[in-house]
Amino acid sequence: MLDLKFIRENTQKVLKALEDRNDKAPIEEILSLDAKRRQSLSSLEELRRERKNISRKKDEDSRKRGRELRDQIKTLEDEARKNEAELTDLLLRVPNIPQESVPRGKTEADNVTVRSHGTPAQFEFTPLPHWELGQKLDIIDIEAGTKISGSRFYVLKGAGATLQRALIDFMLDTHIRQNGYTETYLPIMVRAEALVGSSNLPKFADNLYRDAEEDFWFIPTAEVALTNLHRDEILPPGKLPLYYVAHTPCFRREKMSAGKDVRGIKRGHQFEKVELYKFSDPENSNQELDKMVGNAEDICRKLEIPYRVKELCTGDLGFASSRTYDIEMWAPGCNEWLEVSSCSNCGDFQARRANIRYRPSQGSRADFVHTLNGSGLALPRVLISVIENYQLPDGTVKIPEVLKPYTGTEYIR
RNA sequence: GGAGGGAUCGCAUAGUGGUCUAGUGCGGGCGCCUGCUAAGCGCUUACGCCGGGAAAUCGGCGUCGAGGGUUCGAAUCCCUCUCCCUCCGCCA
Repeated sequence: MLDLKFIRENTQKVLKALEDRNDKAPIEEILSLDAKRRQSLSSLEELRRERKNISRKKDEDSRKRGRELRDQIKTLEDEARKNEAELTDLLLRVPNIPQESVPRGKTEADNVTVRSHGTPAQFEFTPLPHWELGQKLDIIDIEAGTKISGSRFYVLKGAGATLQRALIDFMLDTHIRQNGYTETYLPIMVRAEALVGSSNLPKFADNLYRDAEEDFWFIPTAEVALTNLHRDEILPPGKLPLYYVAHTPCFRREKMSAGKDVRGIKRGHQFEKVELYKFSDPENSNQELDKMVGNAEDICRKLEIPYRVKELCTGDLGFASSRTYDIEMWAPGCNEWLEVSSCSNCGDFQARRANIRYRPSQGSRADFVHTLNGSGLALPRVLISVIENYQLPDGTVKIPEVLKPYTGTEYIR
């Protein structure tokens, strides 16, 4: 959420940001509601002040005036409440402002590749896509998933399931032991409130699953739960930065991407992800973002799979982000770069929604923290990339060196 | 699922319709005193919004778990919700 005062005082900047993002938001309406709100607030305060003074007196005239005041105040309060609710709702639908340095652009075609590592291997045979490999090796069963739950579900069996578990453990261990993140186990069903904090609600409700009876929502990413870990807190001096990592299932309705990526298991309604999350002070958040991208890249390097890092242009930036880097891993079977991580600096956008602040020094004024999130990395796409890159001419798959301690085997055959 | 109890300032507690402009203790901060430490003494102690000011800051309003209601007036009475605790039932 943007600061209302900021919108008021920097209207042109906000409008330009929206244009750069190729997005819309009712800024005019917000400003007029805000003006109305402030006006009624000052008359309301005046009336309340009079009531306060009068309430000590017990004569009949004061009682009479008191009754008048009560009715006026009530009317104004009702009106103010309505305005406030409407204003908040509109405000929650305004996206974050991209940082100055973010490349301007309309679509993902305008994203900028900032670096790449490794080159796609030349195969002496035609590498198979994962859905064929998976079926031959009996480790990915898409039909079974469909039978159980419908389209966009799949079953991992035997070495496939083991490989996914090995990847998760390997990634967690790397981030915990080498990169300094604190491991967390999180609720994956959350309240609507938590999703407002992370910016998924109110705007993106149609991407989420929920249990209507209990009003629990299923998280689309661990970012939701992690954002709310310090909600409504003021972190004492010296606490920042905080690094957290979590492995959770993620649930997405994928309504908006119907018909996209229908082959294979690249895009499902349920998938596993290892998520990195940071709370930082505003001065260091961009540096922390660079480090986080580096931490995600560590995984690609250790798996010895070619990847590239892209900076997203303004038009492709997520709603809450001020700056984002995507990491794409090569998948020779489907012959494409798979997005396995998206690392974002959300600035104070989520912190304002979730009311997360820190005190820079003893006795100083509390200020909003910056929040950062990034996949480190997302399954099953890493699994796809592993089996497609490590496939051999005879259709077997070699296990990457770093995963051997986790799988206990060297080949999938 | 049932029955009961609770939520007040960083922590602990007082507060059953106006004197609450929320008291007290502890902790924290500043100062004084003091060979050092401890003790003692004095002052201080949250957050948000609106308005004034270049600013330090000043004025107002709101906030006693949250939201409604009753009343001239609510921490206090009523309703709804959330969370915590105790007991019973069920359960991995």
